Amino acid sequence: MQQFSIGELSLHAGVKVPTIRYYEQIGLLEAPLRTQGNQRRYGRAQLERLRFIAHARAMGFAMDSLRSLLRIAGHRQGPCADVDALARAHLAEVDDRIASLTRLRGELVAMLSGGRHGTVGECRIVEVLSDHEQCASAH
Amino acid sequence: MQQFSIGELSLHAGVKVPTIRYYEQIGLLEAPLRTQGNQRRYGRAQLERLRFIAHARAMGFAMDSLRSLLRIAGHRQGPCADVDALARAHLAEVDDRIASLTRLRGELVAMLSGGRHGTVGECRIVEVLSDHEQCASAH
DNA sequence: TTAATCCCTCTAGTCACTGGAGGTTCAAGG
DNA sequence: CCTTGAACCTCCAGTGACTAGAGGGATTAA
Repeated sequence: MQQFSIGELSLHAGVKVPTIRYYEQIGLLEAPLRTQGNQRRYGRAQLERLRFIAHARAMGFAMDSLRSLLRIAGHRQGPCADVDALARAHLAEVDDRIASLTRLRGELVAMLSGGRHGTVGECRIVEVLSDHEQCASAH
Repeated sequence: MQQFSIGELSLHAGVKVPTIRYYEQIGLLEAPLRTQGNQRRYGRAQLERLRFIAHARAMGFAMDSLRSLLRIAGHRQGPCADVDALARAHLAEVDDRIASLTRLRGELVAMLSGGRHGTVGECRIVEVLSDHEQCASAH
């Protein structure tokens, strides 16, 4: 069973060492085993969890969403009603994000293909991102 | 030509009043006109810009990405090479996000439909979000 | 014109990190 | 074994992006 020092974990997960300690401090990551000399040693599972956190954060999920996603992910054994509701809420959030991003994507593509040389149509990136009506969830 | 007080702007854009002042302070929003009594008055264009900012932030774009998106959006008159490159970079970022979110969506759907009562398959939400290989851009 | 509401600036607090000081532990080479 | 340099430890202070509050002035509806 593989063991990682905090530096190795940092490398493998792409998360800075102080950030790992911070996550431990706020309870996002469980406190790992320690060596005789008080240094942290992590296993595979904790690496996965940290990657999960890093990736979710990079995608813009709030810390709260993250905690509940982790809760969902923890319930691999058949969701209770509680977890089910969480999953539903996240599905809605995810759908909104995908819709927004897809529209933005369309605009970027149009910009790149359409307006390349001199003459241009309207760039609607601003409208795409500023039109709040098209955004199902409040924020 | 319509004028908004900072409070009205806040309502229409869904951004808190102190946040608007903060955005002005850091130069994301240009300083608006003032009344005789020194109160801020905004126009349509600034409302659009603020909505843009709010929406982009809600979707998890970093402040830096945001500034450059604004730069792109500003160049509605035929992109120079510079802006073109920015747009390309954002397209890549947007594509990555869409891909990640789509996979996460699939997992959430599978959880909700598949594992509802008792017997369950594996929940792979963690794997979906923790698999860094499938993420084209570094973060 | 006066009262309620909104706005002003300034300062301080929060959250999620990020970095540094000062000291300890680990592991590879001699 | 023993050393030595990189990596680790704790603690504390700083940053970015807000957020809230105090103390006081402006606007507007009655």
